[in-house]
Amino acid sequence: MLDLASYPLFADLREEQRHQLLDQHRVLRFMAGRPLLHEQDDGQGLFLFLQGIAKVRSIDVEGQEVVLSLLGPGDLCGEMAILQGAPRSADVICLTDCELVLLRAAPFQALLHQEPRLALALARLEARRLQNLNRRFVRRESSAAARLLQVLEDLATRTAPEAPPTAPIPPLPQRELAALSGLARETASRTLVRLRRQGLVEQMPGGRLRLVSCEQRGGRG
Amino acid sequence: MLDLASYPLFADLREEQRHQLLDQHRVLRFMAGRPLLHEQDDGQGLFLFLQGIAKVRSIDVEGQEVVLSLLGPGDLCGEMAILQGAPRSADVICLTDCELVLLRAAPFQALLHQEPRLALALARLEARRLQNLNRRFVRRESSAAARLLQVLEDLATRTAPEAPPTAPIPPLPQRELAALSGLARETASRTLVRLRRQGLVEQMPGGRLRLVSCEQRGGRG
DNA sequence: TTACTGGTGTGATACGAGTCACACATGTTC
DNA sequence: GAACATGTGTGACTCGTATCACACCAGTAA
Repeated sequence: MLDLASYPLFADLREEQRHQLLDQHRVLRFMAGRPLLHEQDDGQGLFLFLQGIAKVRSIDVEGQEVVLSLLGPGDLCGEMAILQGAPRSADVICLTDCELVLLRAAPFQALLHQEPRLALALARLEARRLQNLNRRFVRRESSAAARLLQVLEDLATRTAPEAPPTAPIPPLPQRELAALSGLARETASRTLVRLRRQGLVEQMPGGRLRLVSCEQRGGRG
Repeated sequence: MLDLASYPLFADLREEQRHQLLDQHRVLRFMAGRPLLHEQDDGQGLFLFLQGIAKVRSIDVEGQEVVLSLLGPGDLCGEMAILQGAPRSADVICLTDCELVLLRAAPFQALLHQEPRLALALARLEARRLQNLNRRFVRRESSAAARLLQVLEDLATRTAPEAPPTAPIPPLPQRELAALSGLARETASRTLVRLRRQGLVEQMPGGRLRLVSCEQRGGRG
């Protein structure tokens, strides 16, 4: 049985409130490559990730994909539309097969207006995301290698939240890794070759990558 | 007399609650160039901007300044530390002379745990910031011109929140504009010359800049 | 077998921003 | 006046990444 208590966002709530949020919930599965939401969607509903990784992305004026963040187990998605009453502002696309819970917007919204704990937990969640993005911003100007390493680390921790960032990473084509780090596919290829030669990244059976050392990340290495 | 009712964050509260937040508040003034907070500060207190613009910045591994966002009238600052219970994560430095209110952390924190409206308003604030940063991320990869134009627009709207983005911008040295847009000073100079020649930016008396047209921003113009 | 597909490595080249260097204009202080 | 600091424009060059082009290697279908 699904238990929201193990998710930080809902941990402070009373059992009965968590039950209320699960009213008419559905567990959904999406295949890798499938979109969860579309820009300009109406935003009726809230996704909680159980398994898998997805990317949050937007398309810039030149039609280029820009990846804003990654979502993994325990992450929430779709709460922006509920907070702002505005339509979705980005696409979410599964990178691996995903399993998630669709919560209805109505009970969530109702509880948000009654229970300070939920609103506060949500504010904390948004604040943490903001800090993550800030950190990413600080590192953003750095070299292709640093950007790629950061994406790999991010993928590793999203895949296995509690494991060290040297956990193996699900196999993704270079095209995808390039999009995630904002590089050209060819640059990603060249950079990966260099990182492997430097022993910073390891090729595992099945084409999976693994970070070896966590030192000197963020620099112009 | 200071009235919090005109600020969206506090508009939903009851009069008595707003009064509670103002307990022992102080109105402070800072000169341009002065820091409000330092990284690793203890975070006792909350700033509400009345007048002026400030930059939120961090220093990257190479000692370079990275500007994360701008703050202007009506903006809140220091709420991250209160939400997370963590020390401040960035510096805030005044770009122009600033006038702001220092609210005590204790009553704010107390009200946050009682009143869903405040917690919800804060969650909305954080969500909006996240969206702004996302938008900035999308445009970030673009040319020097696009980045500079975006900074100018941001400065204009922070200076006069309700005015159109073609409002005049307070005079800042090129060094500062460059830092805000993440460019080299020389590049900012060259880019400004080009933008003036293209008629996109206007030089006003006193060295103030003004955006002329708002079209084709974000492109590789 | 051939043909086709998708993923990968890698050379040649283009281009944009950073860097270094310097000229020129202000303003201030002595 | 001279000396100096600060802000601005601009040329020459470097360097990193994007882009274009192509080769190579699966796997699969005809």
